[in-house]
Amino acid sequence: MWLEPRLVPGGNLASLAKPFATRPRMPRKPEPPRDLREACIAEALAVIERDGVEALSLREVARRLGVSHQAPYKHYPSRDHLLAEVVRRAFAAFAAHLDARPRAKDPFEDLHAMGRAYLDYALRHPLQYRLMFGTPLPDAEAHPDMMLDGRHAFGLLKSAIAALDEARPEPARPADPRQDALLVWSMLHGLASIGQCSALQTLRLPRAVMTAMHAHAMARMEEGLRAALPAARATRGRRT
Amino acid sequence: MWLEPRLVPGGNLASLAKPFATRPRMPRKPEPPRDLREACIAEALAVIERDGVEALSLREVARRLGVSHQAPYKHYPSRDHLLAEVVRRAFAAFAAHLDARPRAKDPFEDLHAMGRAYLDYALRHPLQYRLMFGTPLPDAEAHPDMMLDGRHAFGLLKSAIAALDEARPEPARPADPRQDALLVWSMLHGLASIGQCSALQTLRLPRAVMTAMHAHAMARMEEGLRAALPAARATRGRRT
DNA sequence: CGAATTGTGTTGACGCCGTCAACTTCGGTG
DNA sequence: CACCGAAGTTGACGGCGTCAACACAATTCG
Repeated sequence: MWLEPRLVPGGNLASLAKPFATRPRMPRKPEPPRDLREACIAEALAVIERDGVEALSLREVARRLGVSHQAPYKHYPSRDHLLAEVVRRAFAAFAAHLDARPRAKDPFEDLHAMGRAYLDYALRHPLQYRLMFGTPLPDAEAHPDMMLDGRHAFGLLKSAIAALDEARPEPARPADPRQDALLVWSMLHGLASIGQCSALQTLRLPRAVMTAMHAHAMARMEEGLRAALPAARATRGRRT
Repeated sequence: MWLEPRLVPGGNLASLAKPFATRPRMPRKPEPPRDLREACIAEALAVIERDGVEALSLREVARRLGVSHQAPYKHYPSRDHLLAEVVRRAFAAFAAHLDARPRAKDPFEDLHAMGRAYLDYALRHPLQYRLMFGTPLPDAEAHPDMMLDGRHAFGLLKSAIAALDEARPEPARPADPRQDALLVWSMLHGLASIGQCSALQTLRLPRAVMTAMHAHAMARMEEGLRAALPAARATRGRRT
């Protein structure tokens, strides 16, 4: 079960696995070595797309690739390491998609662009999105690289919120941008999930409600962000 | 694979399972008949709590209960049927929790109570919440009973939103309550997920941001719901 | 040049799992 | 009493992750 990640001989940690061995003479193998490695990822995505994450198995990947059931094991110490790499790339693509959104000078407009980019990615890559946010991921502690670009994506959102706060005329209430960023992300994630989450798919809402949802939600959220926030009303009725 | 849910012999529906058979002479076995059946559910929860959903197996449940590996199979046709029953009960408890919230006359206050009840359940029963919304569920089509109380829960939220719309002074914009209900649910789900989702746990935000998040989000959302919604601004900048 | 090493892939085995099939046990019914 | 059906048992099958040992290339070094 690989409970001691320090000893993992594989993947991106290969250089760390043997800090004492023959390091400086890394052999020049530009593509051959990552051939099967790349093919595994493509096939893993195909398997996940066809049968879901839980159906992903190294044996199935190996079978599709026509190699022995242990060949992928030479590149990924375990099934979770392969999955973690797939997830890592999904986060990277997601962050890149957010980063490539059409920039706008108006901070509110930019936030809208961010929201559209977010939901656009979720809509166009439901497999990857569900992989990132909708399925139990390999332990993040054991796969630290997996979430690097995830944090970057959140950083983009946080920056957009911060720019919005900065441009606001009255800086009376500083309002930690991370808080609003979390809020916006929560809403966006909820919106994106609703279209996919098996729990909510059964609500059988009319199509029109779903299609108008994104614009409606962004508008509501903008109202919430624009509004001044009387502290008295904000905490009214709290219990604990 | 039990594609005909009509035949599911399950749980509290046992009395419905045999509408034509020897009903009046139900043998007096108050506990023995549902003994193993109930015990399976308890053990399934224990397994899930200890090792996660993916670790749930009928064999493990049977082993813990000291019966043969096929004994649970007599009560649940497959692992998914057992899991679906666990999920069904989680939704039932969730809906009951929302329904038992302290009622308030002011619709906004009631919506706040709903939000608190929602997040309170997610906080106090993270296992069940993650089970309902955070993990791939058994196919809802194959297990129609699973989501009944889930729909009921959404109905409660929708009613709260509808009451809010009704009490609003200016009924200029009807605003399908289902849309706002979805929006509020999205945000609540996002908030609840953030504390659990493995993807977001790695953001390492300070504790204060998380604790103040709920009140902050509800206040922002209330602002958004209170605000009039100029259609021009709502759709400004849309692309498609 | 030959030996050692490392990377890559193969085969075989183990125990886990879900599932199907056949068997036993036993309480209740006709 | 013979019968039946529900509950539980045992045994087997294939698939899976994983460990261990082996085969074979290329590379590096003495």
